[in-house]
Amino acid sequence: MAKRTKINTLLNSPEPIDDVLVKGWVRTRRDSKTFSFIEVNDGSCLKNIQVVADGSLGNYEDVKKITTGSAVSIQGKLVASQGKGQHWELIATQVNLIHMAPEDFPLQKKRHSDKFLRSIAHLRPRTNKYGAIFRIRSELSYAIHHFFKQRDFRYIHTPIITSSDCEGAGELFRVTTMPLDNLPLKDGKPDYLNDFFGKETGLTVSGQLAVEMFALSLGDVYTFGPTFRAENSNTSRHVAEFWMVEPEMAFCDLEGNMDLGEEMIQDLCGTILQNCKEDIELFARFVDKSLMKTLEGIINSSFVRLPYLEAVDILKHSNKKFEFKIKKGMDLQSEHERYLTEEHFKKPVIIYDYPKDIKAFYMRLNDDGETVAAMDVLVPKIGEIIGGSQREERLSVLEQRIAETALSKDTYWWYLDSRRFGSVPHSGFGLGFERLLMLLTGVSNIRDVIPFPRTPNSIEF
RNA sequence: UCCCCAGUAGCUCAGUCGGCAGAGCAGAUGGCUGUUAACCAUCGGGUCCGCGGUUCAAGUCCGUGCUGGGGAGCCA
Repeated sequence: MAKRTKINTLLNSPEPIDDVLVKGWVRTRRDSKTFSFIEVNDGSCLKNIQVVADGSLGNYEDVKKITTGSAVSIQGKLVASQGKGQHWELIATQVNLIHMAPEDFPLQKKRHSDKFLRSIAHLRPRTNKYGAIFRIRSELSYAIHHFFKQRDFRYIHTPIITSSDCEGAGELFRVTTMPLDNLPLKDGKPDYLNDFFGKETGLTVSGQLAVEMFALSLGDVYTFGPTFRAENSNTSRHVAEFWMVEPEMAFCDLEGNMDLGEEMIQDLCGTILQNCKEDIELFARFVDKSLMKTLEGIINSSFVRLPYLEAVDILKHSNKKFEFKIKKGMDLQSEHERYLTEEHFKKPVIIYDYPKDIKAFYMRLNDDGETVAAMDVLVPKIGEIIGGSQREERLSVLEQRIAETALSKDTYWWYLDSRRFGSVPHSGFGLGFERLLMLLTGVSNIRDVIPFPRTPNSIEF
């Protein structure tokens, strides 16, 4: 018996093959009087293979009953198709039903709403669109590692469980082994001395502080893994569990940081456009008609780099009416970011040198004493896709900033240590993996680019 | 958490001024000589999101709850 061959291999075959074995799921069946066409998909590519099942097959009566969603194993000949829609087709010599899907199989051979598919997230990767999304997601993960490998970056596995909110980026999911229905208390508060780690702990909100320690030893490094934010965010751009790519570079200033962010987005867009051509075309046709133009624009022209103060100036002098009037010193609102990247420049924009009061303590204070060496990369439709900075490498300035923000110096003793021993300028950023996927596919809801999305009040799967 | 919108057959949706609950797809059955989300015919299929109210009469109007979505804030 022939070994199973995947459909993408067959469809790319340079010549007919006498005996092949295909296994997959039936997308649709079309009957004629004396034979049937069966469209089979095995997830290896977007396209199905067309199987011709002739009436002379011993079990043809059963073949005619095969439903959409059923699993089949088919042996046959790969031959040039007589029909117009495909180069190759499979003339079946044997059709075996592995498992019959009953009539209540929810996926039909037509388009479903994303809303409905979200309610059957366990089955949605069997559709064309979601199959494509998750093939691209896989390819993008690989491309990220490849990008860094080419540039001699080391991959660091930063911890998932962390002690306290020392990363300073949003609400923490608690990690504890203490019985919640009988919490050991001390002075009315949970007694974490009795907890597993003897300390208050949570899931990571960023690997940055940890990965900085490795930049200051291995040079250029990155971490790429799951990140958790217990924010009660209900938007199309937020989930409670997402993946983040965080490079960190020693001996690197803000400009080098911006260079890497820009180069990375351009490189990854180019790689996916090349390696996932067929899947991307599906999105360009059915999801976002302007996708190709957007992606080509990103790849072929450099990003705008704009100091925060100039951004404020542009917004002030625009004729656009904003809900929130722009003022120097305030953080840019969504509508401001969207105006800059979607209307004014119509391309990705990097805004840098933000007022220190609206940014984190670890960002390097500029010489003006007012701004910090922070940068955000904004892209059309999504907004912020990268947030990063040059880090404060001067111990005294860092201690001062920690004091100003009412954080505890003791918690950060090890972080501060890195500034005591061979401290050097260094920079890094966080890139939202799912947001990059949204940019690449034109998918407008982040819940649709992650296998099983976690959002407030929603964790069915 | 706040503002706005939606919820009708398994799915996508229509339902006019408050007056008998509809179509396409899917399913079942039959037909059709190569189809391309095949096509043609017939049949089965409803807690109109829940609760309360107005009315002779509510899918439709009002109140409320739930669920989902869009926007805001937070950010990746």
